[in-house]
Amino acid sequence: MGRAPCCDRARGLKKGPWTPEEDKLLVDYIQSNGHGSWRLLPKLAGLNRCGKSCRLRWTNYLRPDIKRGPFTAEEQKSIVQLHAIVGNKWSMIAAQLPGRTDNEIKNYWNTHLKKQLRRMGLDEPPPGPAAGCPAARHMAQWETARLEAEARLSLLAASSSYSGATAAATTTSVASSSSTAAEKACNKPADIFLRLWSSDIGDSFRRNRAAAAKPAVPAAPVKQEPLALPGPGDESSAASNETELAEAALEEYHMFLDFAGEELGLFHGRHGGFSLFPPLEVLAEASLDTAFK
DNA sequence: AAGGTTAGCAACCGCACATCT
DNA sequence: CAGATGTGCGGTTGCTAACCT
Repeated sequence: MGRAPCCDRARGLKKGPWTPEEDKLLVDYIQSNGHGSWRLLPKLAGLNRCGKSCRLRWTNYLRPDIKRGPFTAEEQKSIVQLHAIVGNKWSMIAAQLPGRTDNEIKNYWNTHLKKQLRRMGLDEPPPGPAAGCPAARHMAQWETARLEAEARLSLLAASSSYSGATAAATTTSVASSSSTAAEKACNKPADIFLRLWSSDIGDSFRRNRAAAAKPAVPAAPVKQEPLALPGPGDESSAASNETELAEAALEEYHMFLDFAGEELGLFHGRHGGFSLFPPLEVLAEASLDTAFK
């Protein structure tokens, strides 16, 4: 279906850098009227720009909640970690970094972090046969698997401490419907995983995993069944399911730890202090105690 | 001092998806 | 249901300042 380009050159709309006067017009208009339809906004605000340009200027530069200044070490770490999980989903990454825009993060990645990682031998291999180092992807896979494991523990902890829990019945609805339990779990050491699991990052991971499960390739070394917590209509079987689930999860988690121990040990050694996640020993102690009393 | 190169970033472009009619 | 329209997103471009020769 064809459609006229938003920024039609023939209409003589202005392009390029914004002037302070244009900024003021845009800010004043949005602050008093909201942006409404971006297409109509330029005309209403007295700007000779296309709506798309206005939206971009507002969301990336003029929005009052935008955080300016250099990225902190914490933000850098988060970007690297999140990028390892979701890839170039800049908007998802930005959603985890309050005050930062996707464009800003994208630029920062392309101009700073990419180079840093390349220097560390952690970036995607350069074009060419058998070139480069697989460590980064390998690490991302394991960090991702670990993220899921911790999220499962957090969810189990939350559901078992929430009497009459009405947690989600499927993995895809965990995020929205287990918020009460999630809130209760937020004082627990592993709550960061629950928050991540409940965010777009978790969604993205679940989708990727579902996609990866489709090919006829044999299953991954560590079996990762979808997490199925009891739903609202399953109360009769909820108790037994919960026990089975806890046992299965514990067993699986031990398998995971056994299998992953060496790999993760290598990663931690290689990238010393690089991980967003607490060390496994700490998690195993804190989360297992809470979840499987 | 001048010209060339590089780095950083704002802005644009085009595609994909969501929503509306 | 199909087409039109609006919006968001990721990739890319182009400008500018800093740095180098």
